[in-house]
Amino acid sequence: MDSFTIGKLAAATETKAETIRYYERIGLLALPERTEGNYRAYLPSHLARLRFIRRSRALGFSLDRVRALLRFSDDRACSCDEIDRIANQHLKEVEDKIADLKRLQSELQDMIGQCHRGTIADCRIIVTLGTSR
Amino acid sequence: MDSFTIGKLAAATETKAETIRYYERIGLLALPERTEGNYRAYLPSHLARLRFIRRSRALGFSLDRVRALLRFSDDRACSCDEIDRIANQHLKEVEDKIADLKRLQSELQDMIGQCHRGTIADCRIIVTLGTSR
DNA sequence: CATGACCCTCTAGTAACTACATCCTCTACG
DNA sequence: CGTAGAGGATGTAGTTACTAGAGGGTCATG
Repeated sequence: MDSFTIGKLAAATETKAETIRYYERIGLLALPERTEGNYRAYLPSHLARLRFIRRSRALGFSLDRVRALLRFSDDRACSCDEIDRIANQHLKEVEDKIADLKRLQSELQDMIGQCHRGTIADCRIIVTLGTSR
Repeated sequence: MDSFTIGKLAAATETKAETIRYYERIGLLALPERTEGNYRAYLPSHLARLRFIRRSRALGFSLDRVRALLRFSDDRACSCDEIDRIANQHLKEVEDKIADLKRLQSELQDMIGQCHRGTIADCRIIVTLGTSR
């Protein structure tokens, strides 16, 4: 057998065993065969699949998106437009998030810059937070 | 009475009534008096508190942090060092997150840039996602 | 044969809400 | 005055992507 336990798969992909079982439960990772002792017996195909999932997650794709990517990636003759679309949409969301956070950053910097380390009574941070908009 | 219903408070702060009840449940917003008909009767002090909470949330502070900010902000004689510390820590986290997302952004751009709109079989995005690291 | 490392299942917890379902209260109109 | 509809009350469950723990079974090693 070239099959391996969940612990080996976990180590090979830097994923916790519980997470792997979770992926299986939600139908993201195929059910592996079981040994006589009821241990999951994974094959190289599972490893490849899990790598794909983890790499996608590391790039910030949601599990739903990963599911879509996997669905398309299995259809090897089909054009990769859809894959490209999903990736670009994700990229756009990442860029929007960056813009959001930058706005936040400058608001925080402004707020903090006004604090002169006095007492709470005249702390500009508190005042700013209490002000609407 | 200058008290108002949850609906008015919700409208004044652009918060859903359910969210306000949630804040009450977790002890972030003081329990208001009740009318004869068991409706919550809010006072201006509740409005000020909720504004503070919402503004802090809009700036990305976690509810736990908001709780801490509120605790310090009530102690008006105390120095605002702690407030400053919390705000700076949050700012740092925001900046770290921005850096993370920028790394993600460029990885996604690289990946997408390699796609030449062929079939899945030779789609670079799929290949990249399947590669560890 | 016993110990410890590993595996199994199932349940519940995390953050910060949001959405129901079901019931109650209040206001306004005819 | 009766009723319709808006709005409020409570309680439970769902969301995302795991993670932790309880209570047990299996396997390899000395």
